[in-house]
Amino acid sequence: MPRSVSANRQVPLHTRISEQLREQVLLGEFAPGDQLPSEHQLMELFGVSRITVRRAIANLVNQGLAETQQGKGVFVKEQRKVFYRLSNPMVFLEEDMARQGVSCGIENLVLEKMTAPSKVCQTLQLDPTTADVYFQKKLFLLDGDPVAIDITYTIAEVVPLGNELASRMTFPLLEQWGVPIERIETTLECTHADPPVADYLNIALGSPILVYRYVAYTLNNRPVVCGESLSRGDRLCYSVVLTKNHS
Amino acid sequence: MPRSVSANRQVPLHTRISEQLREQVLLGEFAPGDQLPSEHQLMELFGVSRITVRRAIANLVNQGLAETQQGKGVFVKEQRKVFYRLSNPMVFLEEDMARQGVSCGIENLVLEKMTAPSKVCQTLQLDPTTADVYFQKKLFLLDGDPVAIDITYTIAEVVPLGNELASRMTFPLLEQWGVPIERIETTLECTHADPPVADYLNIALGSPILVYRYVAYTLNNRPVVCGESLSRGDRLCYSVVLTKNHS
DNA sequence: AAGTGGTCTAGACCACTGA
DNA sequence: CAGTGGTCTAGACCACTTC
Repeated sequence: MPRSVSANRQVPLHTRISEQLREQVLLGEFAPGDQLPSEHQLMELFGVSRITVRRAIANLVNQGLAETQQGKGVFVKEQRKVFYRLSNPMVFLEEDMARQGVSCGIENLVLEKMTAPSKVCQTLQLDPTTADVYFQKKLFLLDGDPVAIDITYTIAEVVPLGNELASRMTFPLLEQWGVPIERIETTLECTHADPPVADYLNIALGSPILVYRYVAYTLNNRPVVCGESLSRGDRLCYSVVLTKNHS
Repeated sequence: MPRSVSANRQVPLHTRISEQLREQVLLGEFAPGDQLPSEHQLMELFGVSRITVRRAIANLVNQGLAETQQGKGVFVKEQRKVFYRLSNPMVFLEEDMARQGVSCGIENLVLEKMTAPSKVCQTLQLDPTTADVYFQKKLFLLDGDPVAIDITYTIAEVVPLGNELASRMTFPLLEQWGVPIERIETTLECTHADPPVADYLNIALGSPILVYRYVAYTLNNRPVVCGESLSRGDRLCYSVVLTKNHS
């Protein structure tokens, strides 16, 4: 017998079904990691066609509540968010993550000295003809999964040993090299995974992505590093402490 | 004749089609606001069924590149993001928005004095039996559209005139009332619109949402306000300046 | 009335998983 | 092998917009 998804004829069937499943998930009838009924079972349960069931499941996936695995089934998604603390100076990241019960790592993808692209020249206030920067692309791993891709441009002049950038975090290295970071201008926004990002982070096209952009300044308002971090919206979030700015 | 979506048999048809359309959008062949070919036209153009075309369009919508309007068509989405500057003290918001070319407003939804819910008691370090707070729910409008919903709990003790909260921004009011905000602890994360939020912000279920949570402290580390802002990921982003923390 | 997107059906075939 | 989800088809009806 079809279950009671009859109320409110104005709301589409697939929505009524996904809403009912959503309720059950939120009430704990299905725990994180649990398998939901199969498409076939849901078809019988609600007395609807497969396409409608699939649409309902798509709604849940779209709301970040479920994920599908071909050949296996649909599962309630587990919440595994970790806070990335934005501060200056940067805290020692590994410790911060360990405190949250996850291991972290960096996988270097690209590290090369190059002449700065024009956009980078602008933000770093460089002379386009002579400006060299280190360009680095790296993955940030949590418990082995890639959760963020980071792209950084560092003015070559302040980097004594380029290779060290490959294995260490950028900001602590700069401090160590006698380049104190006085100010970091940052922005945070929400976008969607495009094909390369989806590929790197091993997620579906269009998955929500948190974008963190930054320009870091040393003494005398001189910019030395800029870049951006694209992270999985379902795995990372940011925390900031705003202290009183006596101006 | 079908167009060349033949390459790479491993990639689903709907993805090849949406990727091709995506390319055209990014190359500017379709400008923001332009109407894309109708489903019927795309069916003929690519020689595929309607369901596949619809799936391709859904991919674009899911990537934030297009939006559909029933009875009208599919249109390339316009980028209309505005920065919300996080600072302490809060800058005068209207001016900040005007500088970005948008008008802003507040629509008060709920404002009432109540005993604090237990979670709020915890974050505001209140005595659960006697603690009164002002609970406020308001919409933040940009160019007339609701783009964020804000929920705030303010310790009643520091509020001389509750009604003023309805029409003014909370933080400047507190300063004016002699409650200086020394520190604000914030977090930013990405989620999806659930039914009430989707309804308030007039967006589809599951649309990306930026969540900004905060606890504000006055002198002596005493928390006085906490709350959260849920904003449309496609309309708002945040900017923060991190100054050197000499600890 | 004609054209648009939104919902829903029944049914076919494929790819992946695990016993 | 049976069961799962992934892709794709053809076709029907509806709701909304524009003329």
